[in-house]
Amino acid sequence: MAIKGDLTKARLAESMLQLIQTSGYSGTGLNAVIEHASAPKGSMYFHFPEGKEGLGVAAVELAAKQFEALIAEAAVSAGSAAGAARATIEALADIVSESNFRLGCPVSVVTLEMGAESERLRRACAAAFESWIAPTSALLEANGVDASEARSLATVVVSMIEGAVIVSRAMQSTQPLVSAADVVADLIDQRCKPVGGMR
Amino acid sequence: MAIKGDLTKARLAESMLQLIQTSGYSGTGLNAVIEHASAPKGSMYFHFPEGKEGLGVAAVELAAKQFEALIAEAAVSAGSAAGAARATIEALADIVSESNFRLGCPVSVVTLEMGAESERLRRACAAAFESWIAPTSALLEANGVDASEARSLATVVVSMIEGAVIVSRAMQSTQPLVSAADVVADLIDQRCKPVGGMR
DNA sequence: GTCTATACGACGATAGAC
DNA sequence: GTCTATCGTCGTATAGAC
Repeated sequence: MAIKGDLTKARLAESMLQLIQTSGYSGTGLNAVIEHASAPKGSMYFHFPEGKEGLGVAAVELAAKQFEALIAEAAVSAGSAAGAARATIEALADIVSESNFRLGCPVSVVTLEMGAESERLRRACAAAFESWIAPTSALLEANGVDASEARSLATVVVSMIEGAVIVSRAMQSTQPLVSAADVVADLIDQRCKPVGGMR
Repeated sequence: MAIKGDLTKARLAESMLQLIQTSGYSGTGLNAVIEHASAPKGSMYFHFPEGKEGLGVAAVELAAKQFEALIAEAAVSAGSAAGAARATIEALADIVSESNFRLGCPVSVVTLEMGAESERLRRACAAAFESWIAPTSALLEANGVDASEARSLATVVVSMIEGAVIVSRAMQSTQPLVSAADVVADLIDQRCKPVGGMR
């Protein structure tokens, strides 16, 4: 019967993730999480004996995996590094606007709220950003960008996406994300040497 | 005796601003604010009868003014639009690293935490971003960038700075901010036509 | 305008039956 | 593993003296 327990655990992490996106970490109460996940409080403390912090780490790790998958998908289906970046940002813009600008990046908000108070959560956020920067950097390298420049450019791309999501939310407009997509695509095209037929 | 009262009010907003930067909006309790400001709770509700939300709006407006001043200062002292952007980001990198990566942007975190729950706070954040985008755009226009391109580029620059602050905090490194400064300077130089001797 | 005392709810966490 | 009842604390907000 480990299966049922694991499902409950996954549902709790998923609920925490969703609630963090709209209300932040401190603003998300465990009562709201267990209600959203339809799980009793006892189960929560069974699966996450370290309490809210453990649940927060699980939510950040889940968010990391989900966005990593979005990046990997775009990298495969797009014809170029610039196209992959554009596709990723456009997918994000759709998510944000379809939520009526109520969803933001859970990793950003946890970094800002808890980075100074919980070393565990800060590390989880750093790992999440790293898990997006690394594949982006690898994709750039595969397109002929030098290793150190690829790393730096990948960091910039991830930073820009995070920032554009926030400004888009505040303004309730996808314009900041659309502009970011244009600039990122330009930036990548400029630095990619034509390699292996990709451009 | 309006003077003394105004000072108390300003001190409360300043305390709220500082605490939001390290602990977020929901994570900042009013008890902590009044203690930090050395003001009694009664004074807080006298100066901010709308409670925490009003205090939050005041903190966001204060942050907007402060960073606006930093931008204006850089615009005057730097020799070019690109130089002004670089100076601004470097000043920001100093602030973040000198705080041991404990400070973040109060506007970003309020947007992410409260954007979906309080229309007043969301508007205050949108106005804050606008107050940074507008002068940046104006500076770009003064350097020969078309109006609509200037607006879009200014939005990208502000987004990138916001994102780079977050990633820098998570990673406890100024590298994301330094890379952002380089890219922003490049971006602006590329789009500025030499006008009025500025380059 | 300033300050203290307090109301009342929500929070995270735990105990213990099942 | 699941669930309920409950603890103590802290949150925001208010009342009323000064």
